[in-house]
Amino acid sequence: MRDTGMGAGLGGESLLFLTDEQLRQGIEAMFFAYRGFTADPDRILADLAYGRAHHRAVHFINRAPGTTVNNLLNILGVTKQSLNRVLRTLIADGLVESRVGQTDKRERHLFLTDAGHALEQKLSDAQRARMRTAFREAGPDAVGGFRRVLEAMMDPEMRRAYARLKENGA
Amino acid sequence: MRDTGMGAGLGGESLLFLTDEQLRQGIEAMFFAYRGFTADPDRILADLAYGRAHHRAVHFINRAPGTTVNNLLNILGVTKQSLNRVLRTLIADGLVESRVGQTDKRERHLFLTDAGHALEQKLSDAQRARMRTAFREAGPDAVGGFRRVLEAMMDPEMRRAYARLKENGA
DNA sequence: TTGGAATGTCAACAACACTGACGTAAGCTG
DNA sequence: CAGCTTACGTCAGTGTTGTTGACATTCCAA
Repeated sequence: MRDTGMGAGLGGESLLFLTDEQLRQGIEAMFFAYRGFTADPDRILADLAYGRAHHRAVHFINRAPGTTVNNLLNILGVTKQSLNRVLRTLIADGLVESRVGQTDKRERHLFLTDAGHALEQKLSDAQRARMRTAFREAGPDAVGGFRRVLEAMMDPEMRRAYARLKENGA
Repeated sequence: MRDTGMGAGLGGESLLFLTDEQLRQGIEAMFFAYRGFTADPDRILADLAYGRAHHRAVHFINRAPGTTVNNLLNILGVTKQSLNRVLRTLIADGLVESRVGQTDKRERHLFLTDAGHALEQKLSDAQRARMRTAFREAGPDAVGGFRRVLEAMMDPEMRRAYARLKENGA
């Protein structure tokens, strides 16, 4: 099982980034960075009796306005019961609006209200500020590499969802 | 609050990576990639009645054998009570050994047993396999950028912890 | 030696994920 | 139209993982 990444007589130098140690460092970098990534929104949410799940819902509803519950379910990768608990509070608090579908009345289309947009702004401002600082510190070339590795790390289904959202926003 | 990243008369081309849209894509990339990052270990852990917290504990005990509970606490960023619950089950199941400190008897030094090492191997094999594929797909230059951006995204304290672990393993 | 600080443990609770079961409304198909 | 499926919501129960509060032990320093 142990694979040092130095297979098949290839020189070690060019494949140094595939050694177990390098891979472990990549794993730890993901762990620590994700903590930083969520730290700022978490602080804001803690004051509002909301959690990370609310943030995710608000983020993707803002990103794809009018999305259906089912679609959101697939993006977030949770059960409908779990999502429903979150949506219920967001709708009750007037941050999200749920409209019955025009063509298919079984569907519910989700939109942010003005208050919802305000929260989304607040959360994403904080998160983008950190991302901006990190991008600026690392430089444009690094950002390209960052994105390529992350894309390669996604499950294929999530890569498609990610690509769809990219087109959406571009 | 809205910052397009096109400040101070600088040309837009070189700072394209700092537009709000680019930052949003970075945020979403982190979200989807982290899901992939944890997916494989999660599947293994589900069969064992363990969770992600157990994985993290086992990972860092393996990485820094003999570490104290307090030290592990700082790395993981959770309360000692939360960590303790996890450690208790790992010790009860014979995966982790807790030795009273020699000089300071208040401290507990943590080590993986053989069974603990076996689980660690199994989990990290899966996670490294995904990381290896992603690294190989993206190429060495991308990996450097990936690491630089992630490091810049960490809280300073975590960046120090990360650097310490790097030296440890190198 | 006494009191405070550090380390770790036990208990109770909250957030958020899960499964399973059920109900309703709407669309689709033979 | 009848019957099956889909989309959504909900109730109930469970598990992991985080939290705070209270407490025991140990070390150290006034």
